[in-house]
Amino acid sequence: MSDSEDDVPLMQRAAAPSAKSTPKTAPKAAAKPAAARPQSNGRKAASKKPETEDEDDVESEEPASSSESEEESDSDSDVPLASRRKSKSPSGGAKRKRATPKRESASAKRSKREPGSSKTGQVMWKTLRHCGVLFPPEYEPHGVKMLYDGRPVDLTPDQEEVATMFAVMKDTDYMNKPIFLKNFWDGFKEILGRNHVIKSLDKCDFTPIYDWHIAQREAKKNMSKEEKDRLKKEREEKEAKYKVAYVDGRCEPVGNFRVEPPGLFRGRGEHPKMGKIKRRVYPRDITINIGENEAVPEHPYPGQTWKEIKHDHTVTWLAYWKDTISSKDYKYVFLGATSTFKADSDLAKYEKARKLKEIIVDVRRNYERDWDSSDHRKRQMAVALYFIDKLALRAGHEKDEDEADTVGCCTLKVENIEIEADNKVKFDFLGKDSIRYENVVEVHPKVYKNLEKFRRIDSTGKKKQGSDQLFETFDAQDLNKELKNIMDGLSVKVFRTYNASITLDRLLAELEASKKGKAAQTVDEKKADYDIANKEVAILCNHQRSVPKTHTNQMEKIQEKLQLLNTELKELEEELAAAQKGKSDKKSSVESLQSKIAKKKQAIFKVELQARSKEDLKTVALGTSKINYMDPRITVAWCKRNDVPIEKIFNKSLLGKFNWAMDVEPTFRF
DNA sequence: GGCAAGACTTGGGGACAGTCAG
DNA sequence: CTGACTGTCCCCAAGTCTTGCC
Repeated sequence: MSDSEDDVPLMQRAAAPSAKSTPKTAPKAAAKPAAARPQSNGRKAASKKPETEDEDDVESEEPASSSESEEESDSDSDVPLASRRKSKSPSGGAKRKRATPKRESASAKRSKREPGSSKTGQVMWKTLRHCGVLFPPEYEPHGVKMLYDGRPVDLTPDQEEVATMFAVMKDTDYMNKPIFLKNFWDGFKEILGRNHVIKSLDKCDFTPIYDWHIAQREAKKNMSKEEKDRLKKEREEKEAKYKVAYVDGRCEPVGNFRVEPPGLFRGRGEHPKMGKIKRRVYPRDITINIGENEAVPEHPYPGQTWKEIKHDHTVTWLAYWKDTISSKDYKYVFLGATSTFKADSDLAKYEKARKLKEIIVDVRRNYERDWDSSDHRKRQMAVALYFIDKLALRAGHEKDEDEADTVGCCTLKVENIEIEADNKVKFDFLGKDSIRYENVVEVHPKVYKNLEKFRRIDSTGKKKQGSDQLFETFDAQDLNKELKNIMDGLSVKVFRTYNASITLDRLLAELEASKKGKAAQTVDEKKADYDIANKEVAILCNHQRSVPKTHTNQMEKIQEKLQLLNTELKELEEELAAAQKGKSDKKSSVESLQSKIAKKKQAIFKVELQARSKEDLKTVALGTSKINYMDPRITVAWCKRNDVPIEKIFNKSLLGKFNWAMDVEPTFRF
């Protein structure tokens, strides 16, 4: 376990069994990948409204026109995307023709709802009945006073509530983020009102509230079992009716029926809005979707009415409200993962990926051909699609100034890739959730050539900066539009699904083949094989997790245990040797010693395996690909072929979610 | 025809509950 | 029996992608 590998990016560890952690997100302030921190790239700077002083509470103005134009500097063909923003005329012309309207086909087979395409305006349900949403309890003031300048301060319940939100975050990393502190202070200041004694955050001391919070938590922990059980039962009774909805008469689970409680916004990465106050959501904020003939759900706020009652049969949500942090975001209440809606669309997703498999050879041939195109845009798109296909990158849509600065394939910046020797290219950027993607890949020489150029100059021959777009001639939407021409319903993310699933399928098959004729494996060994394949997929998709806080500790413990076991083994062996020298009436003790030794060895083997896998997986998250990317039918079929109980691989909720896949034939291949 | 609203999937982390070893 | 560890579920943020509308 040398530490030397600690910097090896996840991607490159696929083959190296004992590789070590990789810095997962950009390390806090320190060593950010040079790539990651752009400054103004000019790209969209223009079109964002200047962060109004957080329009206090209620709407007041819709997001309305967030589209100021300006920019528009002249020359708009060949304009770098920055200015294309507005006028999208594809510079290179290249009239693409419209995707074939799939409307027809969709509504044609209406009777058996086409899975997952609620979007085409088709009917998703005939009757819909549910009890709405569950509101969090109202705030109960605790009366504990924070200090200002060393002196206790009286706060109104509203103020105290906000102070408490902040106080309880004391030992999080957010306390070290200036943006968080500033945003919080702006919100707190406003709630305090103009003439409050509290004038600055610096002199605030929230410790009394924090201590109170800790004490509360402690008290809760120390409640008697009976008390806990009683509370739990009460809670469950209150929640029961929200947990299900009736769709066309069928009882279906509701996913997130709870309204989000107020709190401080915790964005990921360097989110410009972190620390803002997420205000309480009331019935007047919430739109309910329900059948025409059903009772309107009740709520605990007598003076209020729901914002709106809708009967929209073309969507699957039960309720939604506008996010209080970002006015262009919505929060939805959907059915749970085991519902028919979700199962149908899950199946549709994988079937689409399998359709891609049918034509992938052509797709590849086409983009490979386009690497030589005289059309600059075409060439760029072909390279981008190559990355998406080969590396399973996300599309990468445009982002606003008021979101964390992360990228995907189409939004890669020049500084996110480096050209190395031997056709190698190094990627280094922050992707979704500000998770760092670091990978060195050998690419096709033609791609390499193209990249050298894309990094240096744009389509008009103008020199590029590090913060400029690598692909300045198109965006994710443009690319998706092209994909529609290739295959009905094809989009960038289908490639990710396809690649994950096909990889799992291939690896499992290879492992099976390699074990043919060898000694039979135990179920645990087979499961270990599965995990190896799973891990490979997770690495492909860059599904990382942070090293568990207790990891080092745990590893040390395991090592200690291992040492102990080894010592014991040695002792046993010595005893055995002694016994064997002794007289024959010690026969029984010899046998018992031998069996003890065998057991001990087994125990050691098991612990070693555990240690290895723990170390190996400390930065890899297997769950995400299992839940979202790998066709469950591959897994089910593999289990059937290999006599592995499916419960070994899928936990209870996965079993429920993938119920639709359980009947698959053992011979199923993706 | 293009943008943004709207709807749905994907994502990591943390709380909590269940389990296991000592 | 208890405290540490592990596996699950929930939370809600952050993506993707399509349609609806101007």
